Amino acid sequence: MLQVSYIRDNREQVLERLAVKNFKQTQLVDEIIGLDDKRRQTQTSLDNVSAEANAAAKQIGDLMRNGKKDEAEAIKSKTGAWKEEIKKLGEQLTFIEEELYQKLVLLPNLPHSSVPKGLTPQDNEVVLENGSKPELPSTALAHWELAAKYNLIDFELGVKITGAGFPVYKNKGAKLQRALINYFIDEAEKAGYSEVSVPLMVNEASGFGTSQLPDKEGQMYFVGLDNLYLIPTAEVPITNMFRDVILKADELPVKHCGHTPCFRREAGSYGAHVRGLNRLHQFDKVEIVQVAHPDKSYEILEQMSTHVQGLLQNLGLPYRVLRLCGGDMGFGSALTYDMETWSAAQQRWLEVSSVSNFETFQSNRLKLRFRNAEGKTQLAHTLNGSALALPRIVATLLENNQTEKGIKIPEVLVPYTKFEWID
RNA sequence: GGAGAGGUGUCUGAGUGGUCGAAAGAGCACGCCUGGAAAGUGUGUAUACGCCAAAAGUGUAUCGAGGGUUCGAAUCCCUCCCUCUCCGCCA
Repeated sequence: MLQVSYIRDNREQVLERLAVKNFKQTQLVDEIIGLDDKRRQTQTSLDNVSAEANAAAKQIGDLMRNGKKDEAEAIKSKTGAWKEEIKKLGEQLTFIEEELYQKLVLLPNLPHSSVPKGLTPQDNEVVLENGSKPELPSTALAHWELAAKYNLIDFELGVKITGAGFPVYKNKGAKLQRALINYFIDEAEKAGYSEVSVPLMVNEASGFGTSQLPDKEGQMYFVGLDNLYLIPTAEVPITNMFRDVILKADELPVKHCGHTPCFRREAGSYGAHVRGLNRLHQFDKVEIVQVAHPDKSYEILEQMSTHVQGLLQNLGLPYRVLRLCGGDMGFGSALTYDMETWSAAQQRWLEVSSVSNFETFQSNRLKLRFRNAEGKTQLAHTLNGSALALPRIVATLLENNQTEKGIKIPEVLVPYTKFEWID
């Protein structure tokens, strides 16, 4: 959520930035400024009447104590009008604030100046490409075929137990999952992220804090009996640890990592592109999260990107880094890098990580602040990234590393899997 | 799930209708003291919004949340949420 004061002071710039995100309802900006004017006027009136009423109440108290009952009664008779006025203005203020808020949450975050204009994934900017794409023989299999051949993943069994998009990992497939999770966590800890293990369900306030709500309500599983949402990413519980928190400046940056399953309804996704592990309703992911000083957040974003790239390099996966264009970015992000690995059997790029700087968009909702050099509270910046999401990594590993002998496990993983081949 | 107790500032904790944004203590910050530290001692120490060009200042709101009674609510009433204790159930 953008800060009204910022919108008010930077109207032109806000409009210009929203255009980069292809945001059409630009009239909202002026509506918000207008409502904020009304809000301030109303509050000033309300404050003034309240001040009068408070003063009178104090006076009545004094008079009563001194036995001047008649004078007290005289003042009392005047309070009725104030009370009415206070009630009326209070209701007005609440109404205006609600209206303002309803419009404010419709505005996406402003994209960073480096964000390319564009509408679709085709307009994303390829920042770099790294690693060589393996040349596979024409007999090469897609990961869902390999998963069946080596008895690693049972998609049908998942359908029986739960439904499509909830696979059962078996044998070395299950062990590979655990190996990747442990490897990713260990690497994150080496990079200074302290591990947390967090709830997989969150309340409404948390969903709102990281801006899944109200924006993406339909994308989350909802446990109606208890009013809880299954997390779509560990970003939600981890970032919400800092809701309503005021940090000391020297506590920044705060760095956390955590592994969780992630649950996504993925309503409206069908077809060949969702086959196998390409798109699931439940998957595992290691997330890295930072709360940063605003002056440092872009430097930190690069560090996070470098960290994710290091993982991909160590796993020997060809990858590229995209700077998402305005139209493809998330609602709350100011700048997002997507990392994609090259799936050699499918001959396409698969998104395995998304690293974003939210600037103050989340912290404004979370009321996540720090005390700056002047001793004043200031909104912190929040960042997060996948490091990494498992299924597409598994898909790429299986496909790219297939040989006649079997599937070769990358060296860095062997201490975790305790086997070198899937055969 | 049943019964009971309770939610006050960074923390502990006082406050049952006005002098309460809130005692006291702890913590923290700065100063004095000290060779240095501890002890001692002094001062300060919530957040948000508004007014003001801004600082200073000042107004308003906030004692779990929302509503009500009252000239006046942390304090009384109602609803909701949460926590704790006991019983039941249970990985």
